[in-house]
Amino acid sequence: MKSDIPVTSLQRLPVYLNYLKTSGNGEQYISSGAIARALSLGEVLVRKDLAFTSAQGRTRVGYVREELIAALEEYLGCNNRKTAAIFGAGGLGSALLSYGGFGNYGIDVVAAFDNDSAKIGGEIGGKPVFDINEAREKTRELDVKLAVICVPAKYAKDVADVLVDCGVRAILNFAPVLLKVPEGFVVRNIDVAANLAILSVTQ
Amino acid sequence: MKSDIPVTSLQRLPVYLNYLKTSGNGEQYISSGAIARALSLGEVLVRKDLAFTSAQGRTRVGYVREELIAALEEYLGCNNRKTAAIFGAGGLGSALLSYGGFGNYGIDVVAAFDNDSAKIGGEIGGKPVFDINEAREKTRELDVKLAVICVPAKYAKDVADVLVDCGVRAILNFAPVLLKVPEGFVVRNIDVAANLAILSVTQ
DNA sequence: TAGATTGTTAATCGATTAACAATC
DNA sequence: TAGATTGTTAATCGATTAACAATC
Repeated sequence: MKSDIPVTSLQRLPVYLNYLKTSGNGEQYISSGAIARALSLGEVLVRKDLAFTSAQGRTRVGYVREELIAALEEYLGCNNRKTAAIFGAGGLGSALLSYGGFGNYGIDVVAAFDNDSAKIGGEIGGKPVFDINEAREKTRELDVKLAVICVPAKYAKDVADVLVDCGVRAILNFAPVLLKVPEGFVVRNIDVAANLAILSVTQ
Repeated sequence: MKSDIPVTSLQRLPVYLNYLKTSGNGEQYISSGAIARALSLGEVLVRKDLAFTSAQGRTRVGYVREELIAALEEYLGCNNRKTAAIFGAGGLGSALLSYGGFGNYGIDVVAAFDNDSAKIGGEIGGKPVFDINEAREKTRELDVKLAVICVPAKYAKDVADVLVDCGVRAILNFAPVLLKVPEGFVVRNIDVAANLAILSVTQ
């Protein structure tokens, strides 16, 4: 079911959700056309995307805003809580430990892992920093389902191996390195510098 | 010329570059097939992508590694220095101010802007933090061509307006907000929480 | 020469857009 | 009813893959 959705569509769902949550002023309904105009997309595309969720539009009026928000949240799993951990408690890792935005998607960032003894045992953003060598034990204990890799490039592969060993199957990787993981594991890469470079080529 | 490249291809170029720079062990040549296998891509796709750069393969042997790296760097503009500024000197902004990876793409992060008087006038990662109200003057002075928005969602629109006013035409936006900018401006969005949510839906 | 590789042209596949029937 | 909107089916567009000639 959820595997049938194109990645491109899936990537737009959070955009719709953000838009719906930050607009509307008490309007009860919203049409695909209105969403499309606001986000500069085609309106058929919007309807097709929304059709992957349980949302049902009403002819003549559009979608009930609240229902649509609920359908998107349900589809994106915002209601079933999931636990995430940050690997690498440097600048980026620390920032993510203090970032409040994950909660909207039902994600609880519960801990960080690092190899720096100055950081291990401490807290950042109110979250404990554990020794990376304890990853196996702690991720199991905390039921960590998602990992964010924020270590320098040269350590990223090792961390990925640890994650595979821990059975943490979903990995968001900020290191500019291609990670090889077994079947059943998923990696998404965010290379901030490359994104900025692409931008400067485009412009 | 550069506008002819599909975004999908453009996005893969930094991946090729990273791979080439971190592999090879003194090998002089590399074939599209070898790159394709390493990155799990089709080999024709790799050749097509590389053809957008000035790289020229040699039949029987592949590409000269050094030439290919140079062609990618040239295409991605790694050799002409560009100046970037960070807007929002919070956790994420501070992390980016200290991050060394931009240099690979010819990007110099030279300053941050914020509205917090406790931060203004100080330095983070050796880079000065200026008052956002001085953005117009300072971006001109420093010849800032790229901006990274790291402020909380509610301020992102205002910052984008400032950037438009400053004529900073390329914007990387970490706030989960859709920014409207005039023709000729480019925005790329990175919503970290949404990326993590997508990952958890996929898996 | 035979074989490996590039680069290009044609075919396929998937995503987006257009057309349109259904509905309230 | 007329008009606005959804949801679906068909057409288009663009990106990826397959086929293959050229080459060293």
